[in-house]
Amino acid sequence: MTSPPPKLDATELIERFRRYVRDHSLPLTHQREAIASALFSSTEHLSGEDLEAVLRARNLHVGKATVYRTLDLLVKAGLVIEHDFGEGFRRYEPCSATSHHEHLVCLECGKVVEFANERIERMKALIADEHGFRHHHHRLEIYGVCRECQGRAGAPTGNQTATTRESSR
Amino acid sequence: MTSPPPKLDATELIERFRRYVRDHSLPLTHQREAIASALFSSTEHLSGEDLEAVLRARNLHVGKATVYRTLDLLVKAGLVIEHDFGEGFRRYEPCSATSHHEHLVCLECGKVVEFANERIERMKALIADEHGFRHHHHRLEIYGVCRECQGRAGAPTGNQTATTRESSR
DNA sequence: GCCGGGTTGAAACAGATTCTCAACTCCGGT
DNA sequence: ACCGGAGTTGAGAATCTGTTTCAACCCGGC
Repeated sequence: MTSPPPKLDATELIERFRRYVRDHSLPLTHQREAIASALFSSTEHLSGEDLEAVLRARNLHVGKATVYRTLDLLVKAGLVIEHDFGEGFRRYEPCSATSHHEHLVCLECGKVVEFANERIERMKALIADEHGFRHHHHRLEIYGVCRECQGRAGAPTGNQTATTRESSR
Repeated sequence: MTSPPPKLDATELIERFRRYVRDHSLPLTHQREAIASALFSSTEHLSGEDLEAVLRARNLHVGKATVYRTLDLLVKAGLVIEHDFGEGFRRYEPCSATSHHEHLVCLECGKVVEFANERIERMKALIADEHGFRHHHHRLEIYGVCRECQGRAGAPTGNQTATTRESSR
């Protein structure tokens, strides 16, 4: 019913990106390669700002405008999925090989766990139908507290997974 | 399987708000009453900006800071639900009498249709459990094109329901 | 190597929301 | 009704994510 979703590996994704860029006769710049490979080699759900930080840590200076432009390009190319967990900014995730999946988000530590569920998937199509909607996409997130955080009760630890920022919004 | 969700009426909600404010020994200001009643008497999913506009139309000058502060208060009081449909801003909805419901959002005209589904509800609790999460809340939105907009194909009409702004984000 | 269109980056801008802080209002006690 | 003080208000500044601008620059075909 619920299965662990394996990812395409980074090199495969980079390859596809190169192909996409070439096939659309767009220049393959250093910046684009750097951004794509940084994102592809991460297992987190990175925000634009996170990505900038990763690149900076690798001593690559890339303007944020370029980061966001490249993210849009990667989304358009279908190699990256854009998420909005209601934090006031968006996160990006390398496109996985598995079909659509949903997210469990821990309210304490920010951890994100992925899951897929056929039945819910089918139900959504059904419900859209019922109301005369042509289903385009959807969004399902479950917010709660993960096992680890339930352990160390209430104690608010700022132990964020992908971002340091307190998502207060 | 899917039922139309009736709302608590505005006067009932206002009453509860007065009680909440009193019970927390907070002052009941004109601004708070105005904001609450404006939101409660609306059937739309209003944004902060929408709400400001409604108040302005009633010749009530309320600063935006106060609007947002009061919205937070109403959310904390459990009388209003906050939504983020990924438009780059939040919308607020008077708390309905019915149990939790989800949203169908039209990508063309912005219309929002509510629906409830017991089965999905149960499934979510189950999935959270399965992954060791203590379920807190969740969020399910289905995006698509409503029947009316399917009629006038492709033609992008800026026919927004609650907001004029093109939600481009 | 040259050329030209697409790309880049710094900085300005945009839109939603929050913060600052002095002036003001509510409300319980008198 | 009047006082006092805690809490609230509002104008504007600040913040935060993301986009736009535009001159300088790079990629890739010739």
